[in-house]
Amino acid sequence: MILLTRNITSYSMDTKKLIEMLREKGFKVTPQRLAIYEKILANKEHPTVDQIYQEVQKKFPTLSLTTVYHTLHLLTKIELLQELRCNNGVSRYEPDKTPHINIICQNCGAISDYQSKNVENFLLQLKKELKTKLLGNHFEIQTICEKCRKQG
Amino acid sequence: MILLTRNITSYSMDTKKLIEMLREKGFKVTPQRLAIYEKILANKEHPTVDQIYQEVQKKFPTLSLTTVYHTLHLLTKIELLQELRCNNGVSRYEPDKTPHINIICQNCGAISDYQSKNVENFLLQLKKELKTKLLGNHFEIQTICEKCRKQG
DNA sequence: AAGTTAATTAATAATCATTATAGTATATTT
DNA sequence: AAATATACTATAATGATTATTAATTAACTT
Repeated sequence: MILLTRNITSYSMDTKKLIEMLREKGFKVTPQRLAIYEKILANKEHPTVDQIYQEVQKKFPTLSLTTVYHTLHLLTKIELLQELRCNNGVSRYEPDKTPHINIICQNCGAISDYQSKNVENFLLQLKKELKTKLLGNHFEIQTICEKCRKQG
Repeated sequence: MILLTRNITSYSMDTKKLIEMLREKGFKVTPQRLAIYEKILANKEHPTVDQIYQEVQKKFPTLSLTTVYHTLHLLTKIELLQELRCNNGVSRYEPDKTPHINIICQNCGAISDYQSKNVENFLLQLKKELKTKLLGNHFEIQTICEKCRKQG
């Protein structure tokens, strides 16, 4: 597997950012890492680990699930991703975005985003109020989605 | 085990509420259920399932873990509790309370509560804005706590 | 107070997301 | 282009949670 690490001009802004951050911290830039990150950026549905695995496997048939887990932890560690723990102990991932709320169904695990000026202001205000540094640009709130509510 | 179900005057407000809700939905009022709920109300540390099991077992030595899981799911279903999925896929539980934020350390799983007038107003406002019915009176936000941050 | 129904217990096994291990491959440095 | 440190892969292990029994116990109804 050949990666032209010295010429990153063909990559997207986000991927370039990842490459720089990996280099900066002494981690290696591998095609698996880039592909996993790109897939999460492209997928707006807050994919699960397994979904990411399935999708990236199409491009790299030998990809192992362990690598996906390892990469997701690494990217979370360097704060490019946040892990969302939903129902059934299944993790989902999302990249940093504009301030929003993740409304998480406790039954099926579906996540819907909600944005508003109020949310944005509140998050900014909160970051000022709190001494503790927060991760990401979102907070989470629980619901039972319409679909699940109908089914009882 | 004798429970004077017709005289609930000696119970706390919260326990009375539980008893009423169980009756209303046709579930039986058992001392285990009351004890588990009371323990969660008394423990402000958002206990894990195993911690609840350990503590309530002191009062009911024959208590089984299965009962604890079953009861917690039941109380969550009737919306007296919310399940918090933290790190390592371990569930913690908390009762409905005044509006607050659970600031959850993604490393060690520790949860610290945060309350303010802003939080309260925002949550009220949010419930008006959203069509979806929310569970509980809190939302969750991620951090790495001071202790973990120091340890790297 | 007896009958009915549901809950609890116990012991075990199954599930399934996640983590650990160890050998092989590859990115990066020189 | 070789050296070396890290990453990747495959497999096995872990561990919280669920499921399955079946027997016992206890709550609730009339």
